[in-house]
Amino acid sequence: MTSSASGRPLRADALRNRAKVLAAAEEVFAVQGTSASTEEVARKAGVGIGTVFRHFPTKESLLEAVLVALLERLAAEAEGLRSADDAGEAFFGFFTRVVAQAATKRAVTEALAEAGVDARAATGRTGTGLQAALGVLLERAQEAGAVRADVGPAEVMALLAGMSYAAGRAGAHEDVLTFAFDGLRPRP
Amino acid sequence: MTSSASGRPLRADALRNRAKVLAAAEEVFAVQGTSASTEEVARKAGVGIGTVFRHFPTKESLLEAVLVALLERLAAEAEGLRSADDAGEAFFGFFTRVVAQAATKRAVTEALAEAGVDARAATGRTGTGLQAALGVLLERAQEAGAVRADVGPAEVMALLAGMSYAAGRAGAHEDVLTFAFDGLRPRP
Amino acid sequence: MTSSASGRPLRADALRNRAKVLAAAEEVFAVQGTSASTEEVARKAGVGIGTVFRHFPTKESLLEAVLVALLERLAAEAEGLRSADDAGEAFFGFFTRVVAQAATKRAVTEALAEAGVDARAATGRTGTGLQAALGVLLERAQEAGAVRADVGPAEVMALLAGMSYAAGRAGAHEDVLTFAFDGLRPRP
Amino acid sequence: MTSSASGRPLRADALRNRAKVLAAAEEVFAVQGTSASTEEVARKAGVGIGTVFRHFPTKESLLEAVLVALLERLAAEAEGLRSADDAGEAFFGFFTRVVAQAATKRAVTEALAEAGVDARAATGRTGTGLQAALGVLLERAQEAGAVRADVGPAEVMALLAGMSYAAGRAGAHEDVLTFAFDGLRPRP
DNA sequence: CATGAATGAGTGTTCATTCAT
DNA sequence: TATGAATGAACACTCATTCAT
Repeated sequence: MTSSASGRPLRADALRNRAKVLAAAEEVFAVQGTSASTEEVARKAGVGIGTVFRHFPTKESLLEAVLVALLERLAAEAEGLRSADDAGEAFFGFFTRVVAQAATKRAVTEALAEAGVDARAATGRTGTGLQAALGVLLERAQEAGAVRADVGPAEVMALLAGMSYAAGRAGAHEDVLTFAFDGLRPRP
Repeated sequence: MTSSASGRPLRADALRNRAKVLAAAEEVFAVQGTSASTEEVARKAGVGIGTVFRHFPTKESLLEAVLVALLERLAAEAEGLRSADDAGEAFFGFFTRVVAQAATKRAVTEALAEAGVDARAATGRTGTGLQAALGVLLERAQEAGAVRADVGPAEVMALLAGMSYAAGRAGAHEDVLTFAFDGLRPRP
Repeated sequence: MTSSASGRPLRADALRNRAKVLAAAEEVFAVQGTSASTEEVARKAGVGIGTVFRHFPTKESLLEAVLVALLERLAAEAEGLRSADDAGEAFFGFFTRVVAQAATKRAVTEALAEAGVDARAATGRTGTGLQAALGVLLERAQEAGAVRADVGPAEVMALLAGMSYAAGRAGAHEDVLTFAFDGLRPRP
Repeated sequence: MTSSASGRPLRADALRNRAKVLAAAEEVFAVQGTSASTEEVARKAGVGIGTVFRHFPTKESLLEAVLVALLERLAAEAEGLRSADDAGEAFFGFFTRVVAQAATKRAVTEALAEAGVDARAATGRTGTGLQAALGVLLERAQEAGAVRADVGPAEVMALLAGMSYAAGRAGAHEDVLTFAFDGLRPRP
């Protein structure tokens, strides 16, 4: 992520530009959807259109980089909860915060969906990072008796993606999450 | 749906063409997403591009017609289950079939999401048709003790949309539905 | 004008339709310019689009028919002044009224321009009707000493078209006509 | 005119292309009328269609640029005559040359008509440039006794537009101008 | 390396014209 | 004969991508 395709490390200013473009893309795509133009991203980033294409040779690669960055941030957050005191609270709290984010950032939902696909495909792609971290939270919550034992990480990812999608559209997320969480808890 | 905007009924051949276009649009948008071109729809329908625009004056109106048609079909199916013997089976079975459909037809998910929004907005739009029919199934399932009492139609719609989305992407639908359904069942 | 291209006289209702279309076209083109659609004309006339094309096989032919009708009306008015008492007043008054009409009806200007071209081309087309009638008014005004002798009908037509155009755009017609008329009067 | 909308000066090659497009547009619109297609302009200019739209974001803006360029050229010519020896000759000669140009370039007439409208609207738009320059020629011609005193610049503009229109259609310009000019001269 | 001008295939949409009903 | 549905070429305009500066 910090070096060009040629393998050579990027110069400091090039790296800075890459970051600026990525940040701009994240915001532009969040607000206008993924159909926003690359030109718009360049404008927001304060660089020329050519610079955008130098760092991300196609629009698709730019899109993917945005999703990857999002997933990495989520994975980092999940990893930070790895040794939280209350394992149930850690799991459900993380789940809730992700869904809340998705309610405003459409890209989050797309990232989750793609992460699920990637993880399934066992390609070792970035999505796996989140799924692995989430898997740890899940396992600890199961050991603590907060989550039923017959749930796997893939199912949690799918549920996360689905709830995030629903949150972005219908807006009924809070209430719905209640039921979804009850479905994950051990039957009394 | 069977008459032009002017109120006059369409000629038999015009009606046939309208249906052909709608069917083609449904398929094209399902496969290629809503960014598929109107030309593609015309080609698939075997009509000229002008014919598509005669029946649906903008691409947006064509898109909406597709969604409306989908929702109407779902609503009709739900209504047909209104007096099924096993109310729980009727409710959960319908839910399952919708999600299964969504796994292959991306448009179904979009229709559900939009239906949720419409219903929320309390407009007399089409989405309400499905939500109302679904509401009946829900109520009967609740009376039969198959679904917990504190769930409303809006929450069910949101859950339906979310699970449909997840089904289309992650593919883990069957297992995930198990948990979601458990969340809807009365706590023992 | 009262028979179809095949030479056979039109049925009464067909004739009525032709007139309706012509009237509608005149109004539509006056308001929206000649780029108005044929469909619009049909709508205004209360007939199907096919009927418009049956009577006027191309849009151009419809346009020309409108111009011809306008010119015929002007020619008729000019002919009515053929034996007016004050020949100068007849000539200048007619000129003034045409320009006033043109200020609101753009088609009048176009008709005059085309009439001028036609007359020049000596094709014996309709434009000549107006030019001939105007020629009579001119001659009588010259005999009465109200217009200088070295002016011909073609020049008057050109001046009429030019002033009509100016009237439609700049709006300064009244004042400008004063000078144009002075230019036509005999030098004292 | 020599810088983009963003205020930054254009690169040399961009400037060259802009000029090529403008020149091509001028010719294409002169020959085929303003309904000529933008593609045609691009083809004539030897650039891609995208280049045309980069410099002139809508067809209307291209059209306006053509008219503005024409008016500026005319205004410059008029200003060059500001201190000519024979003020009457300067005024009438300029008038004559404009009309002669209009006989072949339809766009000239449209430019004049629009200039008249602009000037009337008292906006600081380009049309005023020509009217002002023409006003100087007019005043000097009036002081020299070559033009009657009760004529204003607006009337001259209207007459200029009208005569230009007539010249483009009927072709009788020379003779007609004689009478129009006599109308502007002081009554003996 | 950064820039932004140039490119041109592709899009939604219109409209004169044809022809089956 | 009248109708209006069907047609498809044409249009203005967009945008991802390339490349000379």
